[in-house]
Amino acid sequence: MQISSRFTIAIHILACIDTFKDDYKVTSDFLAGSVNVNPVVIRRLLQQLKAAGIVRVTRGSGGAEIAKPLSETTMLDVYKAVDSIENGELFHFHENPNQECPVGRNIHNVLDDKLNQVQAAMENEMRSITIQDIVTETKSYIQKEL
Amino acid sequence: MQISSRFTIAIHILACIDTFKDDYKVTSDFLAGSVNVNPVVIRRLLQQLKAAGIVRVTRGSGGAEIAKPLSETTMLDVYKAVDSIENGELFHFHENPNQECPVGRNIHNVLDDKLNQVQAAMENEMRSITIQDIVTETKSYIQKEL
DNA sequence: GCTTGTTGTAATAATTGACATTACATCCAT
DNA sequence: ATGGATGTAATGTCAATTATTACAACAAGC
Repeated sequence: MQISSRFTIAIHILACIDTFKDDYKVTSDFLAGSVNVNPVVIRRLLQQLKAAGIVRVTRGSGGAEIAKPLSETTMLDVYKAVDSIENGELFHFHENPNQECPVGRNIHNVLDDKLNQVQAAMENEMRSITIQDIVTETKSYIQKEL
Repeated sequence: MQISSRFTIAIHILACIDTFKDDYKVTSDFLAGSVNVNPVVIRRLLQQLKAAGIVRVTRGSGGAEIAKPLSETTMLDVYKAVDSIENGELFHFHENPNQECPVGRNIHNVLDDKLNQVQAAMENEMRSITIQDIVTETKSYIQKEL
């Protein structure tokens, strides 16, 4: 199955907060309008991003803001913050291989190494891309529209 | 969410077929016993592996065999063969960003590049590991048990 | 201090995909 | 032809995603 859209939504949210911070109060309703999902979905994501120290959210009066430079937040940080996969394991290993079978009782050990290796390659790539990269590029696309 | 266990099961199946080819008739029931799932699950996977030219399956009299050297089959080949993710897209992009919003109508373009880049890193790693690597290592684990 | 607008979060439901299982037609070798 | 397999449709269960309603907690302005 695919990696939850929480991930792309979270990045979308961060791009919005940064882009509109000077012109609007960026509330969960505002963000929900841009992403096109229910505001509650946004609030839950903001909570997760807050727990990771990526954003600040003000209760009562409302609004979200970036907590630290987006150049210091990588795709991997966001990916982990919003729990894009379960238990941090990208691959779902079948649960009960037969321990009576020589292959069944050894395949897990062998495969785990390889799967971790693949997962690491993916996470390293994510670590190399910052949210600032994405926001900067998005703003340049917006400029080109004018 | 995680990548379907079809992927690890398929690799387990291939390891079994190769390991037991000389001593048993490797049927879907036999494989189901080692993996510990329903034989129908195995048969479906075998169909997908067959369609990818990785195994041969004999109807009627029964049994599965490897169709080409496992050193020529990579983890990526198996991954694609059994449809581990949907539409070949690892990431699920939220469907309807608001086109009225400057960020909403541009985020897709920007992000797609980055997501493809991450997915490519992962697939390249998978391409570098053959099923033969895995089977060889498994057999050496089995040897050590004796 | 009360009102207003917002966040935080629980509860519930709809939808979807994964996986399990039954059933049976089709097929091959003996 | 028969016995043991495969091929595949149909059905059911379960878990995760996402949507949505509801409301308490809260901050700021009047």
